[in-house]
Amino acid sequence: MTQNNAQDVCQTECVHETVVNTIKPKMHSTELLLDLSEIFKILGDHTRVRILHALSLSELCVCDMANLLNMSSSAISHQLRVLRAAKVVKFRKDGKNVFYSLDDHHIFSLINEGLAHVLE
Amino acid sequence: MTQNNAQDVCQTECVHETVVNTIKPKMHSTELLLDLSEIFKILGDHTRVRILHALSLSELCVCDMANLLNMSSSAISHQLRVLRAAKVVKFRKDGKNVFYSLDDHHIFSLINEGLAHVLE
DNA sequence: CTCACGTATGAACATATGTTCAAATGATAT
DNA sequence: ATATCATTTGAACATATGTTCATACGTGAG
Repeated sequence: MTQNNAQDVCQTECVHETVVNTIKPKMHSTELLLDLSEIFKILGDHTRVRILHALSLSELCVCDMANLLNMSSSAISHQLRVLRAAKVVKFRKDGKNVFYSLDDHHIFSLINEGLAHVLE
Repeated sequence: MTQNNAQDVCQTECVHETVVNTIKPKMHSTELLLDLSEIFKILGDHTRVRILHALSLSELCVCDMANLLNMSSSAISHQLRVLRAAKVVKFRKDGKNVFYSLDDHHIFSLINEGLAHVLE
């Protein structure tokens, strides 16, 4: 077995056991961190961030967003599907229109926290 | 011109002009929101989130992280490159080892804000 | 019912992304 | 200098992702 795999890479040589052993029990589960990365992945798209930022200012229908972002309704709708699946936005139907709004105050906080970072 | 493009999708029909005109001047620039999405994109990866979470607990060398995450040093190093480019982590060299740590308190806040969301 | 329109969906496409393997650095010790 | 080890890098690969186009769905008006 000459090739490295995840198990035997410098496990006995360079690992600082004291630190690693202290941290290991403090770390959140892999599953939880996977969920965390999924949330960030949802926010990690130019179009979706713009949609969410717009929705943080007001409830909007698909057409309004298409107009605000200067994109096709189809492109907007595809992204709204992703945001719906992630329970980041909610919607109500009114005749032919579907009005979207933010469903989660945490997302609002994340967007604003991120904005503070970028604006600095 | 029969096909839709971004300009002429339901601009005169369904747009709620009052709302849209109120929001438009309040929206951050497309460029700023692009930067914002880039930050979230950095955090939107399973491996990188795990690295950052570990680093939020202690300074670590590549080998420690490979051990903690049960991955190859190469895979870790590739992701650290991304994190370095985004100025999310900083590093110091000590002999053969390279110790990484978080470089940005905003990232720490974002990770924890996100965790609060996921833990709820 | 039929039409128009707002919205949603599916397929296709190009592009981006993460991991692996192999090889190359850079530093320490002998 | 040579060997060894931690880290980095490059190429290749498979997979995921976002947009466009065409089409379908669902509602309200005539």
